[in-house]
Amino acid sequence: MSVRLDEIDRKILVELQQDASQSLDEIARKVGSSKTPVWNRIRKMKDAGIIARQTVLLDAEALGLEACFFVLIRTSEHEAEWQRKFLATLRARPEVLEAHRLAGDIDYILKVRVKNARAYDQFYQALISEVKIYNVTALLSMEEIKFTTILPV
Amino acid sequence: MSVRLDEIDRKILVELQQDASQSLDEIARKVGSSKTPVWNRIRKMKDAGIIARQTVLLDAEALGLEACFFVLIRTSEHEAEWQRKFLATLRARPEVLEAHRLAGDIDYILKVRVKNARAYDQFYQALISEVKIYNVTALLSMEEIKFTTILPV
DNA sequence: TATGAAAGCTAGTATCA
DNA sequence: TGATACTAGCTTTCATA
Repeated sequence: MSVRLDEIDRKILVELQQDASQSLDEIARKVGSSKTPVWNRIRKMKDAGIIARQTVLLDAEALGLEACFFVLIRTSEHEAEWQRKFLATLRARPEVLEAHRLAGDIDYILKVRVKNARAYDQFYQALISEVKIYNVTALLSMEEIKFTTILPV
Repeated sequence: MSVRLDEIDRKILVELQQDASQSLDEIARKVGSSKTPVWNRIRKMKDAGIIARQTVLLDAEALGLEACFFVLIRTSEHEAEWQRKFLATLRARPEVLEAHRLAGDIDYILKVRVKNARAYDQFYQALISEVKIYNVTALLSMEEIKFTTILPV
């Protein structure tokens, strides 16, 4: 599954990450190649799963999703059944944009985007009513200093 | 700047977020409209800044970026000049995917993606050598349970 | 507003060097 | 392999209802 990428592959990925609406000819010109090889490289990287999805990024503020919380979770439960239910809950909730299982004394971190603090509280109440959680700390974002989906390739 | 979205606009945003490579005809069919009105709605939402960017999402693991850290930062410095330098550093560092200024006793949270723990340490050393930081806690992700850029519209 | 037609581009493929 | 040429289908625009 691990495809070795050369300089041109990397340049293509940079361009696509920055603006996926560019035409093949445009990308080819920028990376110093021509259409067909660029097209073949992109296809190869899609097949290899390196390019996962093509999407649009929306402005959360413009959509009225003005509150962003990072939620630190400690749990006393570590059985498989509890975990299955917890994960299913997170995956089902559209306001949960990210969830990670952590090493260390904090077990999980979530990134949650909602309209306002009240909407967060509703999410929180729903979560703790569905699964038993030992300790929750919510960190409220005052300002998004940086957000990028561009990975350094 | 706030554009009111109707049901069709929302459906279009759902489709575009799920797969931006779909043709206009396909989206039009799914949302129960036709090509030109869908195109006009998309253009309006781009102009309004609701649709911010069109991009591809890459698979970090496939690219060898196997370590993800959430970094909790406390600082004793709160002057404008310190903050300016801190933000400039974060923005310049491609391994910093997200940075938020927080309310509460933790001042900042970062999401950092790197190849491995050593690469994180290099980032950490570079960061603390550039700006004075009072306290840093790094949370290591063991498993990405959920990651989505799809906002609930 | 939506529709349909029309113009100009682009993706994807085939062929050649 | 990479460049060139082709075409089907797409985006974008515009006239019309």
